[in-house]
Amino acid sequence: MPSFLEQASDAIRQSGGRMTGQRQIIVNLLESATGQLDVDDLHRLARKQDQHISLATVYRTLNVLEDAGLIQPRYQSPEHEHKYYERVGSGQVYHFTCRVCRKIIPFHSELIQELKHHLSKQLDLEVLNACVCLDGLCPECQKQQAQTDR
Amino acid sequence: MPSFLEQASDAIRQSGGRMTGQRQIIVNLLESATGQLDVDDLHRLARKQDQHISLATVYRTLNVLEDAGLIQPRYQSPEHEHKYYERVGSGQVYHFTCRVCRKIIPFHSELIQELKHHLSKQLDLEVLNACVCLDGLCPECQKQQAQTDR
DNA sequence: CTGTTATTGCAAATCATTTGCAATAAGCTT
DNA sequence: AAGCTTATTGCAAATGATTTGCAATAACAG
Repeated sequence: MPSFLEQASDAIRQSGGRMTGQRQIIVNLLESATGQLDVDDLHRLARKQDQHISLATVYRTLNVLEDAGLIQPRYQSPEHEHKYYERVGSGQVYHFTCRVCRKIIPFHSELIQELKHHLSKQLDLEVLNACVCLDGLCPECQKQQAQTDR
Repeated sequence: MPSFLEQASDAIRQSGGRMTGQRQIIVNLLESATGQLDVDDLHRLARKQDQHISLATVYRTLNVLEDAGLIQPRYQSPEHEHKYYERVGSGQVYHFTCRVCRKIIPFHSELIQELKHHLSKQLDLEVLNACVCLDGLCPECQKQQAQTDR
């Protein structure tokens, strides 16, 4: 399978764009990202490889990749304070955020597929995307909460 | 049961605040809202009752109500371009947005409850809130799309 | 009715994101 | 490898949404 960098290069060239050094840096950061990177994270990390890369370029690159369908913005909390970017198609993974410690716990469930099918049948909708964000208390913070209540 | 206005008055007084004329207008708009009202909708509608109510006051009132746990911000699309406000606890209704005509179709499903239970059991998470936003094509726009493809 | 102080409207400030422009560099053509 | 075209860059300024400082106003406790 092609690397994410190759995928991105192809997609960008396809639409008459160019793969630049700055874009490579950002694409590679997105590929190797284990966690969630927001715009400022990406800018900060990219600067370590290219002192002079500008925030505007990070924004523009993210928009190019999003238009190409390679990445998607996601939001952490249900109030969606914080937007970060991740590769699409990296498996349908959804996220649970702990209200207290802000930890993000990924999960996936066939129930979401099922929900899509239900809606297709019942309401005749063609569901192209599902955004499911849960929040609440992680196991650790539940324990801590129980202590405080005493 | 107390009206939403009474609920709001009590909650605001509880924290040493005051129920003003402007706040009453906004609270009533939120109570009677059938659809989704965003900040500008609320400002526009509120002006019909009070010519001089300012946008800043609408923002401040929404923040007060949100802090009191009476309303919650919601987002229409998975990209969450548009934020609107609705009362909490007004039944768990989720929304599907058509990518083409932007129409919003509300739905609800037991599958989401089921998902919460699954996660409680499997990952020991206490799920306090679920944000589920779907998007895709509504029946009408599916037909239109089919025509264009020919 | 009076006094205290939370709230208001306004304008200016802030924050995230986008954009205009001149300089640079990607990558096709030779 | 060199030249040419034009997409991309960095910067600074613009934009759009939301917040805030301040003096004037109005809630509501006494």
